[in-house]
Amino acid sequence: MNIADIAKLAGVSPSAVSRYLNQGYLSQEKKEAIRKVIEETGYRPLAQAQALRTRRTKTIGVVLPKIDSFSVSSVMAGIDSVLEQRGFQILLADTHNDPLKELDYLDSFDDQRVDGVILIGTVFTARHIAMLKKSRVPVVVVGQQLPGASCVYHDDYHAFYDITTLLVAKGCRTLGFIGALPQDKAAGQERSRAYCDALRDAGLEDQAGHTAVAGFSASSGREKAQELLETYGPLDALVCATDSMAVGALQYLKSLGLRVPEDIRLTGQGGSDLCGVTTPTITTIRYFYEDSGANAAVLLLERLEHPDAPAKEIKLGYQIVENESSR
Amino acid sequence: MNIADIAKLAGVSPSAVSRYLNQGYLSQEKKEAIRKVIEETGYRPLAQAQALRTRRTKTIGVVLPKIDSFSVSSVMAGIDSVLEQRGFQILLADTHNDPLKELDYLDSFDDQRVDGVILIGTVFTARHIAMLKKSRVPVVVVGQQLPGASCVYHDDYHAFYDITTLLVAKGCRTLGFIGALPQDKAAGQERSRAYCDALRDAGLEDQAGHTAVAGFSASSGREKAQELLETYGPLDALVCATDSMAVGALQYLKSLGLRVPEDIRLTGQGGSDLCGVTTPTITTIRYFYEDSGANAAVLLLERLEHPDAPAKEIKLGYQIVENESSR
DNA sequence: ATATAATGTGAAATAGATTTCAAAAACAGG
DNA sequence: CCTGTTTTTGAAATCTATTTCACATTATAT
Repeated sequence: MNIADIAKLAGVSPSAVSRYLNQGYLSQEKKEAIRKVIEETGYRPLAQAQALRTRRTKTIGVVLPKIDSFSVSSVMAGIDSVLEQRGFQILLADTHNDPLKELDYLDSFDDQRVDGVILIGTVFTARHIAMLKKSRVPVVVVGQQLPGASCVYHDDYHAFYDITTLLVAKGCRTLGFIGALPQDKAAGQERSRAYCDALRDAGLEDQAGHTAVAGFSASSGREKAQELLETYGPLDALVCATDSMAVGALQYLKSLGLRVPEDIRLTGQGGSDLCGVTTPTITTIRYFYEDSGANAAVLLLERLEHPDAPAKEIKLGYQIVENESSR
Repeated sequence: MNIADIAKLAGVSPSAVSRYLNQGYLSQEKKEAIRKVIEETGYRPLAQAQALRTRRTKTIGVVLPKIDSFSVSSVMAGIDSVLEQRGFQILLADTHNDPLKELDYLDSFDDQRVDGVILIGTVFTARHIAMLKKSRVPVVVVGQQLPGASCVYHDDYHAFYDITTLLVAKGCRTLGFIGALPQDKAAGQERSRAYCDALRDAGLEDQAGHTAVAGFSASSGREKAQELLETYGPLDALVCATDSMAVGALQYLKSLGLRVPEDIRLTGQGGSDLCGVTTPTITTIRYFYEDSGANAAVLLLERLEHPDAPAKEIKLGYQIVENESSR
């Protein structure tokens, strides 16, 4: 069942059917005749043929590090809610945390497979920047600020500046920080820098060195908490770069018999369910992942409509959810 | 840059280039000439044109209820790991828990947009069955057994039979069950039926009525736990159909001042991180979501190769992770 | 050396839409 | 009724690959 068959059945030319499908010039009678035939046959134009001809696929590629993660899948949900409503499909590219595959996928999307790309980024190398520069397909980055590129990200710096300041205001004087890899600008550098700046501004610069770098798992949070306590002695507070790290740290602290928050305070980031079910519940910085995905999708669609508009950055806020671990 | 350009540059015909790309007959010299030109130009054939001609898209559609959920995103990760390795792409269709949209997506995938579909199903109506019957594209269902269809699912019945029996063996005599909607055959019917059967077989059939139906959230688990306790009085154990329900129930039990497991035992299902971070940790039935996704992908690829092979069902096992809440 | 089989090659048809272009039809104004 | 617009219409070109077919070249067997 193709457009020619429909045309024959409706007694018109294929062009007329095409115009019907794309709201072109057409008399009422023919419109009606075509409508009827399409309804009866359940005809739907073949997406590939349309894409071949028009060079538009109505499909967006999403490159992400790992779909089975709270933050990433939330961003995805936000992206989807916008795109679905605008009739776009999503082609998924999961790199399984391999930044090299990120490049591969970006490259493979750069032909006309998709109309645009959303990149949920982690690490940006020089090759990433080069790739984004030369890309003919518009790209929007989520989760990282990338000057010159369209991007949507959270205000990591102020989030961690605030939470550190909050702990100091509660009377914490000896602090520790469990951070992420510095290659990750948002989760690694910014959060760590904010922590140090906040301490400096509070006159506690001597604490700035009490930092460790963990992976994004609870177990590595646990290890690094141990490392910090064993290296620097008892601490008043532990700022963690993510909720899962904080959960791991909490388990370690409890295993030592330390009371949280009485003996040591603790904070995470993300706003995941985990923080609400531990004992004590963990104070966290809530990020609006779904919003960030939705914003990225809107930004990308805007770029598709106005390809020459300048790149736009959207910085999203955060919300400190004060739970028991910092009271 | 199309196949004709490449052909011209390499001094051959487009057919030769096509054969090069599809390992057809070709002399070594021409192969080499073409290889070189492709390398220099970075040419990659246009996917839409290939798909139009061959009627194969190398793309699989995945229809799912909600991407930002632990189980669903884990299944996705499993699907992806297999498909990626076999050079297939994933087109995502998130129904946001609307079974009607499920039908829409299945329908829209039934043209030649994708080579096959994986459906992470919840509720199956008569229209679903009809749709699957008439579908020209192979479909594999994940998470639900559907006689006659290819599917991959967990052994919900035995999982819940076992865990109920385990609680009885520990001495529990008055039990309660928080289940899911019966429209969901796997999570609703099977688990509930297994719970009742296990009680009957243990000679405790009078307990079988102590059940409530909750949504998949912690808050509804909390409500239903309250409902059960207020209706049936003190209980020895609470079997929950999912981890999140169990978390909600636990919060309620603790708010009453009940000790878990001393005063009342509690179990969940899923094997999510949540179970390991609560106090006490929650005994759960671990499912192998990633495996189920991977199995579904393999099954689907098999069907693509042997379209006439009979439908195949894969029933996956489970693992009871005994944590503190049932000791 | 000849018949036969195997291998290599390009021209042309094909997949299913959209879009351009020129012509036909309808309409208005004189 | 004729001329000039405006509105409709379909034939044909186009998008980019694959595949068939017929032919040309080798290689192998007799």
